[in-house]
Amino acid sequence: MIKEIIHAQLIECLETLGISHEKEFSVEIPNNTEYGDYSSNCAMVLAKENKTSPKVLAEKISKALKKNKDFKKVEVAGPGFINFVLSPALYQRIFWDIRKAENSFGDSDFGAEEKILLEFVSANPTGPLNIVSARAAAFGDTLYRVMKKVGFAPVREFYINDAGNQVDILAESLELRLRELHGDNIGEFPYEAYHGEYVKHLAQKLNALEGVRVFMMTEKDRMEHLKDFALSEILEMQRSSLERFDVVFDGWVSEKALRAEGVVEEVLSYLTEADCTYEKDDAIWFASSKFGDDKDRVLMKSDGSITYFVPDLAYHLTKLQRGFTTLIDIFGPDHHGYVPRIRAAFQALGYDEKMLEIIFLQQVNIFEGGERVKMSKRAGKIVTMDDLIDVVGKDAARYFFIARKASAHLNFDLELALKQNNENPVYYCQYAHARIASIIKKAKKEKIWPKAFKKELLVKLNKPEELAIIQKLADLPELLRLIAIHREPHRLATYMEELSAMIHKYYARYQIVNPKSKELSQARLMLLETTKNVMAIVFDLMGISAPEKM
RNA sequence: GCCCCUGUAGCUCAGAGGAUAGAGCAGCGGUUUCCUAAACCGUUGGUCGGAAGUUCGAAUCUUCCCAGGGGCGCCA
Repeated sequence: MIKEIIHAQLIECLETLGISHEKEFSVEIPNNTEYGDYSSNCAMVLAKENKTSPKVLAEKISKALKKNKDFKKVEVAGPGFINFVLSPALYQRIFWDIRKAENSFGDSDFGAEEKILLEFVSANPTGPLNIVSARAAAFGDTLYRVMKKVGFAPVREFYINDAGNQVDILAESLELRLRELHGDNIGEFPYEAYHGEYVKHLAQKLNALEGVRVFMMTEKDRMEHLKDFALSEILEMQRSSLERFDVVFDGWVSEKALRAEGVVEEVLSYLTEADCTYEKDDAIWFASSKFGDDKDRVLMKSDGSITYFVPDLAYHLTKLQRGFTTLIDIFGPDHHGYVPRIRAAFQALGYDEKMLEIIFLQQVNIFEGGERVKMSKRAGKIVTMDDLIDVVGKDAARYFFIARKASAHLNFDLELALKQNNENPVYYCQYAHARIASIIKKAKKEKIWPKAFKKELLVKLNKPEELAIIQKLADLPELLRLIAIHREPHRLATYMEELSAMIHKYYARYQIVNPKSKELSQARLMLLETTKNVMAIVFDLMGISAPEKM
């Protein structure tokens, strides 16, 4: 919000001086405080089009701006930067606005209610959610929350692959475990089957419910029955893991249901009409290589069944039909080879492929005692999302996943996470919040907490640390917009760490609650109360709790 | 072989064209009659993987090379 103010002032100044400003210039917070609170490169950017040197132009602009009372100092430096030091009065005014906004601080109509579909997690319903899904859940949900805050109309969906042959294998695995319970010798458990303990638990549960009745059905009915049972149990398991993570989906879309609606045939006929399918080796192929894919892809296998691709494409088309103008898929790294074919299909069917955006979350490696744990769902060797929450807790887990940008590989040492829980940055940030809560409690006890804070107290907020905190707070609305546009929730974590550091330093340096100078105390309390509120807003976006006490 | 991601301090990572590259942790030395020491202060530590190019200016953009991880099924 401050950058916009300065930018607007600069434009006004350029207009009055009759300086041309075709090219875009920026207003930034310099990384070195010696260069002021804010800095603009406008003179360097505009020098060429005004046929003058950056320095001369900068001098001209800064001279005109010096009259402005919002700026305590305007200076030309280096190759032609214009550096600004803002007046405390401007900071105080801005602070009052932030304060008045309360929980709506950072809200905007920037997104213009654009309908955005966020698809994430979409794990196979064949086992508990793993750590990659946990990362996707944290990332997708936080992105959703930020988008919503800045005025988009996002929707969260989970696509359930409940119709493929993985599910058949799951049912077969369950049957084997059931027979085992009944004392059958099943021999060696097949390599392809699901080895996880959860399959045994499912077998026990089903056995307790239905006993031998399961085996009185025909083979075909039994497999359907086992499939339905396993699916609903596992989906429930996944849903409850996500709930523990505070991730709720607006929609769960079933592949099976889509197929039943006949969308598969529809998609096949669309592609055929677009003249980009052909038959070879008894299979039907999509000529995706015509649209930039490495090779053509099978749509219908020689046994008459269809591949994963067809219903998935159909699902994407339903998103468009439902009026979403941006489709964001958040995928694991193993899906990147899949992208060209779905983009190819968009092209083939005449849709704008720019509407489809795919974010890849890179893999999560689990280390235990310095050694990497190889994970495989089929072999039953996985570290689940629930394990992670059990060990490090929801807050730390979510923070850890959000704090890294999507494209970064993530190494997670379980032992270290356990050992270091006091040193984890999430505690640093939460502690800053708890400390403010503690100060407020003390102020109330000392009876210096007023019924309402008076605006006149603002002038007492003039210490460099205080103005810097206000500047940080004022940064948030722009940051949220950037996070939404660039899909970068990790910047929330950086922001939190910076703000928390400022609070800890401020806390250590100044006495806040001092009955001897009540007004000064109240001014500082006012600053801290608002900061606490802003921290709570950001914690909420991250899905992390804002503790009053630690 | 082709494709994707990564390479910044001892470790984990920020830094999306700006000035002297930052944080946390680890290391070293300090701080508590006072609002929580899960903190603060000071300090050590960097050829931003390498090379060339683009420009007033590059960790950031382009190309090539090197190294690590992952993906390349009529699986999903």
